[in-house]
Amino acid sequence: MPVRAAHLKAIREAVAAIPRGQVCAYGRVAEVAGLPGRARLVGRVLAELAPGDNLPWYRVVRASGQLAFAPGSRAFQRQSERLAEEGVLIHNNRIDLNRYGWQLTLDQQLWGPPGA
DNA sequence: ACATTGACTCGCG
DNA sequence: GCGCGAGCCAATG
Repeated sequence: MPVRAAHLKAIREAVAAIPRGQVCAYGRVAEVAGLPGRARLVGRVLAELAPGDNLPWYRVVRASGQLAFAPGSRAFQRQSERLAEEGVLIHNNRIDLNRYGWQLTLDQQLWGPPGA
C-alpha cells in the first residue's frame, strides 16, 4: 500500500463527514479514516490545508475537548468563531464533548448499532 | 543517516 | 488535574 495520497484522501473524507455543529477528536478522525493510532498524521494534514480549502478543519479538536491551538492565539480565535457559528461553544478553553462530540447516542451505545 | 519537531493520545503514578 | 514516558511517523534541518 502506498503511503501518502491514499491516507490524505481518507483523512479528508473523514473530516468532511463530521456533522455540522459537532466536533471530533484527531484520534477518532484517524480511526474513521482507517488509520488507528495516527492522530498526528491528521494534524499534519490539517496544518497543510490551503487557505481556501472547504474542509471543516475547525470541527477537529483534541480528545480532551481543547483546541489544538494556544488559547488566545489567532488560530484559536478563528476556530472558536467558526465553531460558535455552528452553535459549538467553548467554556474554560474546552468543549463539552458529551454534548458536541461526534459520537454514538446513548441509545446506540446501550443497544448497539441498528441491525447488530 | 541522525535528531528534532509537531493542529495527538493513552496509561500510570 | 498534572507531569512523564511511550507510541505514532512525515517533514525538516
